[in-house]
Amino acid sequence: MTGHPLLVTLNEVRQSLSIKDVARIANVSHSTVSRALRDSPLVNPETAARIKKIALESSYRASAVARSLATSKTHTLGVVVATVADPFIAEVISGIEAAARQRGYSVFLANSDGVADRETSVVESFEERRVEGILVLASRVGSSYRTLLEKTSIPIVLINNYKFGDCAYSVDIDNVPASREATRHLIGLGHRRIAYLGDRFGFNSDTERFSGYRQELAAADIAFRPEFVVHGDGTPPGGEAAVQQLMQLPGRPTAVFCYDDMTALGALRGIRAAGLRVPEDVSVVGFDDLLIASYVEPALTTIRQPKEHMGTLATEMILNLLSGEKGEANVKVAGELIVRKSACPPAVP
Amino acid sequence: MTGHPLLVTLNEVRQSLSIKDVARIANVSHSTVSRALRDSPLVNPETAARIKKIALESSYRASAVARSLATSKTHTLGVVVATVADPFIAEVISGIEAAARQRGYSVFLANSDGVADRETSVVESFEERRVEGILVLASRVGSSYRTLLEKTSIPIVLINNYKFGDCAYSVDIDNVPASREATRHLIGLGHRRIAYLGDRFGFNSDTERFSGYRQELAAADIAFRPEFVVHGDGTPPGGEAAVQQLMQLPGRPTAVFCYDDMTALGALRGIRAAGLRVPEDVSVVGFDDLLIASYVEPALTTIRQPKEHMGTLATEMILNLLSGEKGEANVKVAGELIVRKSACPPAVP
DNA sequence: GGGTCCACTGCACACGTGTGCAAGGGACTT
DNA sequence: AAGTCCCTTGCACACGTGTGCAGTGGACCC
Repeated sequence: MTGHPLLVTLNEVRQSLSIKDVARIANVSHSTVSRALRDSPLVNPETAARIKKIALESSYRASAVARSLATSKTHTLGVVVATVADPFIAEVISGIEAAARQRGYSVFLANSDGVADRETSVVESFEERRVEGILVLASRVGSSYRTLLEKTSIPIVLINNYKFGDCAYSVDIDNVPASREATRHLIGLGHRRIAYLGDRFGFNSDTERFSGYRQELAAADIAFRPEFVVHGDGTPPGGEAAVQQLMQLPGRPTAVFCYDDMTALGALRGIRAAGLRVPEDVSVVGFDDLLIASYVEPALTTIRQPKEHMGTLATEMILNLLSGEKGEANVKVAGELIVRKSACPPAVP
Repeated sequence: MTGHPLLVTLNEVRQSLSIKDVARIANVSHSTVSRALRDSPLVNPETAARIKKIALESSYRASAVARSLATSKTHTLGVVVATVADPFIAEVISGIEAAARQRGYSVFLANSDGVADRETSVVESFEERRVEGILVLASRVGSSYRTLLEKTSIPIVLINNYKFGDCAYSVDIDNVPASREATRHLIGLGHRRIAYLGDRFGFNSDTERFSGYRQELAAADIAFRPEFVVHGDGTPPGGEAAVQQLMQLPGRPTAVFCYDDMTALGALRGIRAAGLRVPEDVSVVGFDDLLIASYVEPALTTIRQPKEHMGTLATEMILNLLSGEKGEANVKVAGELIVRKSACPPAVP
């Protein structure tokens, strides 16, 4: 592009100065400037100091765009999320960004709103941007990534996502043991009538948590009762509606283990709406440990997911991959039971 | 960079194909491919169709990096936040990203954690990336942007941020009327002893909300009582500690207007810890309308900030600026009182 | 039949940075 | 004194895409 000199003047585009401008001022070639600024041993220390001084005073900023083109390294990652507004997702992003920045990478962020088309176009946009890796965090979406994964040559790490065998890198909470621990906690408190308030979208996180729940019931010789399983949609209203079905049951449960904290928040409301108290009449246990969990009344007993850590882990996994180190492809992290006030021994055993 | 053929082979770098590869397959020059893919009228429709077909089948992705270098347009924005994990910030980001993507822009996201040094380095990194605009959303930080604003030639929009005269573009909630509305609501319920639980960091958002509070008291001929003003730190524990000072006062307030919802959450706890009920003994009003506000018990009466809208607005402001349209430089948006359950008429007037 | 004009295509250069290679010059060795 | 070696620098090209300009060929007109 040779440019339109007139237009440029009109628009008052302040052209940021280039390496050649610095070279001219320092009276050396642009190669020497390039080497000096990158601390190459090939350049005379005095010359380097002079060049650096000039670069600093003129507040020269090397163009990452041009460098990327020359080195075919963008030092850039792409992050696809269903929505940033989800507090779980936001904390994971926080971990991703910190780990990336620490290793000199910048991150592109894009919302998909869980719409498959938009995810496709977001990934295409990332491909054009030549991001070196993509992190996907869209618990509301599943199978549409199968084709994306097959098509793209950019490494992708899925975080708490739907999986297809082991064809992709992934970081996940280890749902079964965590779910067993939550269920065991309720059993330990003396509960026998324990419900599972799941999610209706068929994520494997839901399947696994449900599985842990059943395993622990079995281990304690408690019969599984199908009517004690209901489904929300990951939102408080969904949980509220679902828990009300449970409360109407003859011989209603004395405890409810919820798929996630959002669902549990709804459960708290629904239980109160049914004229019952938490935890005296019904105990509630959540999953995630969102910030909000400790500030509701009663404070929520829940399973903590190490959210920031999961973001960091996924980022390091992908960066190590880019450095050629092959590591574990499918990592599981442990949850942790956080005991607060929403679960206590049952009044009527 | 002529490359290290051996290394390339070893690392199995899958070189994405370039416009020249497509050109060779289509048996035309790369110029024609470039024009065809950008729907230039200069190219024969049949040729264009053939080229597009080839590009599609080979899943060719034009390099945004090279295009940026050639056109000196990156179609990229940078967003600086104190932390993504803050639910307020996360929703604003959501609005930013949606508006940007809709106009073909991608966004870089960076956390500063409110550390001045990190903010400087983040902005420098954005400058190197040649972002076309920067959005700053770091309510915990103020004056360190003064120098950044003066140094950089990239347009910056501050969202709910500390301001320095009118030297920067900004989008802000219109604090004074919103705060007056909240206070008027409490007065309308019959409260006369109304406290202000502010923030201790000296943001002008706090100053303005406090000012609205005082103006409305004055308008209702209620004497201002300095002992009814305490300060938290924007976190629930901070609000909890501060509200307890208020509750110990002889002739304690019957209502508390809080700087933000996080502070209000703490206030709810602190009031209960003092053996009092919300709202029967003490009414509470917040500010922000975070998602959590409707799920605490009692659901929080608060001022809603149009968070996504503010993000969208700021983004469009900066994109219009880049298109050469000059608009309003300092925009204020209106808050909205959301009446829920945490405020009712006082028991003892 | 020759001239003109238009539709289309390719050449060549630009964008800003990195780097292999050659070359210059000084110091040291034999 | 000549040769060798190393330190330092610059030349030239590469990265992938966009675009001004020249050039080619065909259609149409007179």
